[in-house]
Amino acid sequence: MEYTVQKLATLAGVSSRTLRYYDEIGILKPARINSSGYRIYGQDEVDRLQQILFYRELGLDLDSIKKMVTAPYFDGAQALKEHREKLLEKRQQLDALIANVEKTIATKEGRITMSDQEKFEGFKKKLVEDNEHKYGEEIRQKYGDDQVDQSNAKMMNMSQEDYEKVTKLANQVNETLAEAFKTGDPAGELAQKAADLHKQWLTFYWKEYSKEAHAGLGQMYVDDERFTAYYDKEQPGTAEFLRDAILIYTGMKK
Amino acid sequence: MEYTVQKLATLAGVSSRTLRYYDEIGILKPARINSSGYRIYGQDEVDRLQQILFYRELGLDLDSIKKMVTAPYFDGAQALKEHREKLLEKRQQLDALIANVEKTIATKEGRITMSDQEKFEGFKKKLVEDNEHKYGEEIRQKYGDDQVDQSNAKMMNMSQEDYEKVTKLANQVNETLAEAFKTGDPAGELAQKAADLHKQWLTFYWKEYSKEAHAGLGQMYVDDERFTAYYDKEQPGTAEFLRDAILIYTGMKK
DNA sequence: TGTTGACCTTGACGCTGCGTTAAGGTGTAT
DNA sequence: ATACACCTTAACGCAGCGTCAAGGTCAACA
Repeated sequence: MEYTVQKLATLAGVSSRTLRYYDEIGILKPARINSSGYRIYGQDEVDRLQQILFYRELGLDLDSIKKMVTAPYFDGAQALKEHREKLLEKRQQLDALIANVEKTIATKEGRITMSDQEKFEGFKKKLVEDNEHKYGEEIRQKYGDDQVDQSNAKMMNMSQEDYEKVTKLANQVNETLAEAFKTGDPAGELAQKAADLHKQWLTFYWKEYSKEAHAGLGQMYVDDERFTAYYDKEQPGTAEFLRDAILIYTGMKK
Repeated sequence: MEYTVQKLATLAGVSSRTLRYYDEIGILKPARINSSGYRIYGQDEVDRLQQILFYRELGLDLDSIKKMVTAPYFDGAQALKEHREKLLEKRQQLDALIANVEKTIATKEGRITMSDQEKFEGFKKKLVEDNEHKYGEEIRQKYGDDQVDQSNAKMMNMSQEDYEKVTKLANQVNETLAEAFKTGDPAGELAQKAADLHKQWLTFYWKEYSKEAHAGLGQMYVDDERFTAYYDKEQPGTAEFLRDAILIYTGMKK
């Protein structure tokens, strides 16, 4: 029995375009081409197509499928295991996503006090904090602590009350820092107050506080342009000023 | 504070291409364009970008995000709920996929007796059966039974032994049918044997057997070109012949 | 002042797996 | 002869950018 594209497509439950595409990418070529240029498929091609569709249903990409059905000694089981790993990872991400979406819905519906403005002010800070987490890798290596890991978990469990506290604290840091910057003296009263507020803010995210880590973070504000850009937003030089204030506050410099 | 693309990109942790794309699709336009054609972003754009990135992290597509951040009274919670539904559906599919992949890995590793050839002969039949399940909808409506649902579950639980039995049976159906077809007599001994084998084969998939459903399936073999193509593969007219044999076998016609 | 080198611009292709016209040839039944 | 169903290649479109390419701009350094 021989088939034209449409016949085979109908038999297998795919579109004729799909078969042409499979021909194009060389995953399933017709047995022969007749005098009018029509694709003619035979039994072998039917069988091969079943294999292809089977693997496709498992979510494998066509490139992998090609290897599986083409290379005679290809390790299919291995490929499937790798595929499974990818799927499992996907599911993890999906689960995390769903949890986040649900949290956001709850926030949108339940909490009355947070205006959009406030909320996104919070998120903006969260982004910077995320950067800190990302770059916290360095801190972790320097101080051998797991406080960076902890900060994530801690933030996730923050109550609405805590959230407001930390937001307020962050604002105070910024305000005090802006005032202090005008004095130009990182050892001055205002600057030291800013450093203290910064420490308080930090303790919301870090499980344990250490002077070394605090000072390290201050240095990072200067070294990493992401932080620099954030702190220098209003007044260029603020990041450096904050670092100096922290160095003095922690007693690492006087 | 003002930002060029790169600055904002670095601050937010995205690429400059992304910002240009967001400008292009109108989801985030720069505050102004300077005399050299450079994009200049201000504080408002930073804020807006944070919103966009937040929703993006939740897996929303940019079009939805655009609505959320553009339309002031857009029902964001509703959009998120719909999004959640989609995510949950995705997870279901993913779970099913993973189960299938694992089953296949187990088959590939554990079963020694099935050559690739045999295995995929099996899958080929499975595909046809799948079609039957799909089109079984009609049968269900006609005979008000839930046997179609059951067949799926039943097949999933088939043991390796059953699997071999049913494969063998399917071959016998085909062979006997091919022989019977040559006699040209659907009431003849061979044709009736084929119908009986077909019934036995069916009972592997259907929880309960009924003459009406059996005859209905026979008719479908003729009406639906997918089945027709499958049964007419070797000898055109076989589907019709099988239907007639079943009609006689079930006593619906004599 | 000329020249790097790091930025910026628009334009356009590539990726995945096809769906979907479009423009035109073929096969067959009436 | 005509209609109609089928076949062909070629090409764009989809989402969200990554990645050249070709060329203008800007600050710093010799």
